[in-house]
Amino acid sequence: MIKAPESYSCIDCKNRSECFANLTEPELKLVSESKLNIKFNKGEIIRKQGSFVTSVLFLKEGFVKVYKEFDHSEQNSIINFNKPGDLIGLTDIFGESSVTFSVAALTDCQVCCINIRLFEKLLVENGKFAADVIKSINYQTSALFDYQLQSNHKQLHGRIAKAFLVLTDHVFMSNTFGVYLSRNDIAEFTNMSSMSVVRILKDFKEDQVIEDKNGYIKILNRDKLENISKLG
Amino acid sequence: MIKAPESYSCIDCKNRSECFANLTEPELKLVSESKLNIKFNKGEIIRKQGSFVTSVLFLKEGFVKVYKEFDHSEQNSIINFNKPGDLIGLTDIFGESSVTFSVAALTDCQVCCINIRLFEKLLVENGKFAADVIKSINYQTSALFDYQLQSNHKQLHGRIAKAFLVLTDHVFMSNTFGVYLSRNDIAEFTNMSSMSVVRILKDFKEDQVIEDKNGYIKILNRDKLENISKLG
DNA sequence: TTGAAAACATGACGCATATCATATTATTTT
DNA sequence: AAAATAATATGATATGCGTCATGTTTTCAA
Repeated sequence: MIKAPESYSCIDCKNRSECFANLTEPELKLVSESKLNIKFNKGEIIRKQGSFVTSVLFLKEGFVKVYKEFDHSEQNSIINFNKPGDLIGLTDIFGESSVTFSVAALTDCQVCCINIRLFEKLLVENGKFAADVIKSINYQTSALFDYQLQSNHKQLHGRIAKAFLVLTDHVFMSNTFGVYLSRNDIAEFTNMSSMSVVRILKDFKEDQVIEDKNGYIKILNRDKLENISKLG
Repeated sequence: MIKAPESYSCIDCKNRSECFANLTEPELKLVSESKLNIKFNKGEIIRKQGSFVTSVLFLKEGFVKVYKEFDHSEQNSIINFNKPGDLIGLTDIFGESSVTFSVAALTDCQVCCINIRLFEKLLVENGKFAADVIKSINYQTSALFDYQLQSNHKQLHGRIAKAFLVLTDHVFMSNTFGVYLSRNDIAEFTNMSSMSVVRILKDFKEDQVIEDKNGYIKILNRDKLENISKLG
């Protein structure tokens, strides 16, 4: 974890979040001046559950997993995977002082840390910005909530099928997963044991639903996957 | 479902949501003029999943359950129980045109329906109001998300114990549940079968953890309940 | 008040899924 | 390159929990 050499201005950042569309130039400048641009290596923990909330994260480059740890359990729950352009930590705004989840880098990452107090100040001063943030929060959380609830009503094959559809459609935007996901990652995203993941992936490979080359999964038969997901 | 005879002004509503604290008097007047005050009877559906979003609901009197229905499943999932003073439907703001969950009255209810377009307009124009709404959304959703995720890591006794703690602490604010909850309601809130609920409630009664008089549950031993909840 | 329907209760059974034990294969470290 | 560690794989076993069947009680309508 080192500070990136060149710290671009937010004003000409090409892949900045659409949440910032309604910030004025002076406001964007404030964001730009306050932000820290940090590089994380694959595997590093970007944010640890329980630590103080100091910033909202903008993921400029790379992929991360957002997960929750539990007191009386070894296994974590992965809540979401994020991709370049995503804002992380909006749900901690105006909230408790300690972070409610952990974030870890799945690949090398570039992260912009935006001071959360500045963020909150801008929300109060600029209603349009606030509206965009509300929109973003609502969109994200309702999708994630849906995913979790639907998961409860499916058995294992359906759960993994659903998870893979979410990953292709909303994270990797491609039939091929651009990032190596361990069996354990998949287990924590679907709330099952990693042994079960192994078994189901074997079934999926035998049925030509997916291909798995060194952990890089590719969806071969989307229709079948959707069917498995629906039928539970 | 009939329109309530006397429609009080929001300006002197005693138990209005703290979200409205930063609205100006003219803004509050707009809300007041646009709102519909409706009375629902116990058991009636207040809002149906899939219908058009037209309003944010303010629960003035009574208790409701908020739940999600699924295509390929008989059983619903209850997401939350709401009490007087709660705003319902904030997560639909700036979202899809159709409602993502259903709401049903557990008791007779008084509900204020606030036009959602007005609500959105006020958010854009008044950043302080928007900030309060963000705070409220984040507080609610993070609590509900936590509950669901923790639920996944517990087995049945722990799940019901946790559910009862949430109900006492955040819904009924009392050791005694002020509302009749059916076995099926409890099942849908804890994502288990109603037969399992029956069995576990029997255990809890035998162990003097709860008392159950005609469906009105009272917590007798909170420490024990917390322990069961923790240990899963 | 009576009949019908809904909610509650309880035991027997079966299945899905976690756990355990043990290989085998990859990956990292020295 | 060798050793050590971690990730993946796979069969056997155990069990938690849902489903089914059946009975009882409560609620509600006529």
